[in-house]
Amino acid sequence: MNPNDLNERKLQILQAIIADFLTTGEPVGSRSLSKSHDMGISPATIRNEMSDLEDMGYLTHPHTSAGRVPSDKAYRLYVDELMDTSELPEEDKQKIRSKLMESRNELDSTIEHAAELLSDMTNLTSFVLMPRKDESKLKYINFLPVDSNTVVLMIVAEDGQVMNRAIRLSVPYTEENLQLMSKVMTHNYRGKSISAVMAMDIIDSFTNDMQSLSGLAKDVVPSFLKTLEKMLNADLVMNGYSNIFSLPEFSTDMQKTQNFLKMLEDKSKLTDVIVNRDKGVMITIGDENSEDMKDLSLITADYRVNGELVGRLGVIGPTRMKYGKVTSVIKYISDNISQTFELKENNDVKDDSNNDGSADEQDS
Amino acid sequence: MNPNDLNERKLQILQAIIADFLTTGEPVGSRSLSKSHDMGISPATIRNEMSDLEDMGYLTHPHTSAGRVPSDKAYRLYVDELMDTSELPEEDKQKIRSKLMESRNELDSTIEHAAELLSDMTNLTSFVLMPRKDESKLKYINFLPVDSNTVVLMIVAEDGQVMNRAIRLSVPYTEENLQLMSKVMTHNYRGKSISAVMAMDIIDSFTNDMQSLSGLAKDVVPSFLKTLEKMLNADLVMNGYSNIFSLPEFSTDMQKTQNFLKMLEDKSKLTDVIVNRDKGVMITIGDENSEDMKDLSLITADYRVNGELVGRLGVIGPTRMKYGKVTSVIKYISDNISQTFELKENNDVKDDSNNDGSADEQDS
DNA sequence: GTTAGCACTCTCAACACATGAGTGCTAACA
DNA sequence: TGTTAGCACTCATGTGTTGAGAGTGCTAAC
Repeated sequence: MNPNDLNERKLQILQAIIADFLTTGEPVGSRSLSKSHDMGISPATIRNEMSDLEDMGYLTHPHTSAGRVPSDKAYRLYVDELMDTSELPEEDKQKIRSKLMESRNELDSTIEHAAELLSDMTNLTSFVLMPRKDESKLKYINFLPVDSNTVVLMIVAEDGQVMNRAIRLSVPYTEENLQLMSKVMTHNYRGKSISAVMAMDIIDSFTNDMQSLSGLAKDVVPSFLKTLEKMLNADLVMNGYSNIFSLPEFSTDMQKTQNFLKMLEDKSKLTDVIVNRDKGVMITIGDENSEDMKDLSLITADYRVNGELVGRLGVIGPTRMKYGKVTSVIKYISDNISQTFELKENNDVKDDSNNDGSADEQDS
Repeated sequence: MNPNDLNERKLQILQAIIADFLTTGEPVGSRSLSKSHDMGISPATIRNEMSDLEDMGYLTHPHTSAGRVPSDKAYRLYVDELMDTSELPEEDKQKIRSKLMESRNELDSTIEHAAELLSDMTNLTSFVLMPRKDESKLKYINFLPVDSNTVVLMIVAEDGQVMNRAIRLSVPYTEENLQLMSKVMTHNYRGKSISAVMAMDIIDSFTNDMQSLSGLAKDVVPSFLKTLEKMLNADLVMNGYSNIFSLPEFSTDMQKTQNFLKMLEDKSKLTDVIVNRDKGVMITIGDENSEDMKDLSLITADYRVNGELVGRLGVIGPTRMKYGKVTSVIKYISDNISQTFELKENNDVKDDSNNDGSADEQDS
C-alpha cells in the first residue's frame, strides 16, 4: 500500500507499464517494455520485477502468456504519486477559455459548453450537475392563467432559481382566486427554505387558510410539492456517451458497452453517486466505486459561483484513462468557470420585500 | 407499386414472410415457411412465388443460399394494406391509462410518462417533442435581482410557457433599473409573437428607448434574444436508447449500434427531422428516411391539448419492427393524452392586462 | 400450374494447426 | 547476490479445412 514498499526501479517499471498500457490498451510484456523504455536492464530482470509487482498486487495477468496489466491499486498509486500533473498545453487552455468566453454572462450556457469541452477533450463521457440547494429560500409563488382549466405555477427562489409547471384544474377558477392564492402562498412561504416548506404540513394549513379556495387548493398543492421537489433534484446533463465506441475496451465487447449505457440511462442513480462525492477534485478508480461501476473510473470537480459551491462536473470512463490529462482538463475548466463567475462586488442587492419580480406595469 | 400487381396468393406469402421475419429476424426460406404457415402449397411453389416477389422488388436475399428478407417496399405495402391494426389488448390499454392517470393534471409529467410507456411497451427508443410555438405571444418580461452582478431574466408567454435564464452583468444595476427595464420591455413586446419580436431590430429600438439603461441593455439584449430562440426550439426528450441491445440487428453489429447512438446524440438534427414530419400518424420506412436513417423506421403521432396540436411523440428503431403493435400503442397513447387534456370548457380566461403574473402582495 | 428431385451455393461452427508474444525457471555470469 | 541468457511451456489468435444445414434454381414429370 505504502509506495515505500517499492524501490526506485520497481516504481520506474510500474510507471512505464502504466504509461504503455494507457496509450495502447494492450497488456504489456517484458520484452516490448524494455524496447519502448530504455532503462538499462534486460527483459529477464524486468520479468522478475514484474513478478514481484504482481505479488504485491500492482499488476495482473489476463492469462498466463499475456503481458501485465495495471491493477486498480496500481492506478491509485499512479494517481497519488506518479502521474504527470503538468500544466495543460497553452493550446488547450486557449480552446477552453475561448469556448467558455462565448457565453460568459450566462451560467447555463457556460455549463453546457463546459460539458461539451470536457467530453471532446477527454474523449470520454462527461457530465455536469446543476445546482441543488436545499437551502435556497423561496421568494414568491405565482399562478398564471393559461386557459379555462389550465394555470401555470411558477416558483421563484431568492437565488434566481425559477421553476414552473402547468397544472390542469378540475374546478373552475377566477383570476381573483389565482391572485389570492399567489398572495397567500407567497406570504406563507417567502423567506423559508425549500426543504423547510416541504416539511410543513401544507395541505392542512393551506386549506384552513383559504377555505374559499379549498377546491382549487386540492388541485394545486400536490403539484406545488412536486415542483419544490424538482427544484431540489439536481439536474444531470451528459455529453459524449458515444465516445466510448472509440475505446477498444468497449468497441470489442458488446456486453460491456451495453452495461455502460444502461448504467448511464439510470440517471437518478448516477446523480446520487455524483452528489455524494467529496468536494474538490476527486478520483475514484475501479473497485473503489460501487459494484455496477467497478471497472470504471470517475473524476469530478466542483465549480463555484460567487465563491459558493454550486455544481459539479466530471467524466466517467474505463479505468484505463489518461488520469493526468483528464484531471488537468477538469481542473482547468472548473477553475475557469469559477473564475468567470466570481464575485465582482461584495454587496449583494438587499432583498426588498416589494420587489417580487413583478413588472408591475400600469400602462393599458 | 400497386398492390393489385400481386395476386391473392402472393400477398398471402408476402404477409407470411413478413410475419415470420418480424418475430425471428432471420431470413425466411420456402421450406420453413411452408411449415410455419400451412397454406396448402409446396415449398417449390412458394419458391417460385418468392422469386417473382423478388423480381417485383418486395424481397431480397442476403446471399444466394439464404432465405428471403422483406424490402422496404414490402414493409410499405405491409403497413398500408396488410398489417394487423387490431385493437390493443385491454391489459395494455389499462396499463397506459393508469400510468397516464397518475399525473393527469400536469402536462409535463404526463408527457414524460408517455415516453417511458412508449419505450417500455415497444422495446424501442421513444421520443417526445415538447411544444414549439412560433406564434405564442409574449405576456410579460421580468428581471429579478439575484446578487450584485447577476439577474434572472424571465419571459412568460400567454400560453403559459415560461423561460428563464441567469444573466451576468458587467455593469452595476439598481432595482429601479430592473423594474424600469421589465416595464419597458413588457410594454414593447407584450402581445407580440416570439418570432415577430425576434424579427424586430431590438438593439436599436431598445437603446433608443432607454438611453439611461444602455449599458444594462447591451448586456441583456443578446441573452434576451437567445432566450426567445430557446423558447422556439422544441425540446426533444428520449427514452430507452439501450433497448436496442436486445435486438439482434444491433447486438451483433457494433458498427450499426454505434451509428444509431451517434445519430441519437445529434439532437438538433433529429429534432429537425421530427418537426418536419406530417401531422397525424406517420410511418416512414428505411430509405424513405434521410441517408443516415436509411435502415431505420420512424413512427410518429401528434397529441393535442385543448384540441390544439402541441406536441409529437414516436419511436425509432430498425425497419424490422412490429408496425401493427407499435402503431396501436402510439395511437392509443397520443389519443389518451389528447383526451386527458381536452378542453373542458370553451371560454378561455380573457387576458387582463393588469394580471401579469405578479403576486403583487402588500404585506410586510 | 404444381410439385418432386437434384445439383449447387453459401454460411456457420468445429477442428486442427502454426505463429507469436509472453512467462517462469534454471544455470551461468559479474 | 543481483543480473542475464537460454529454454521449455502456455495460451490467444489467425488461418485453412471440412462437414452440416438451409436454401435456391432448374428440370422434368404429374
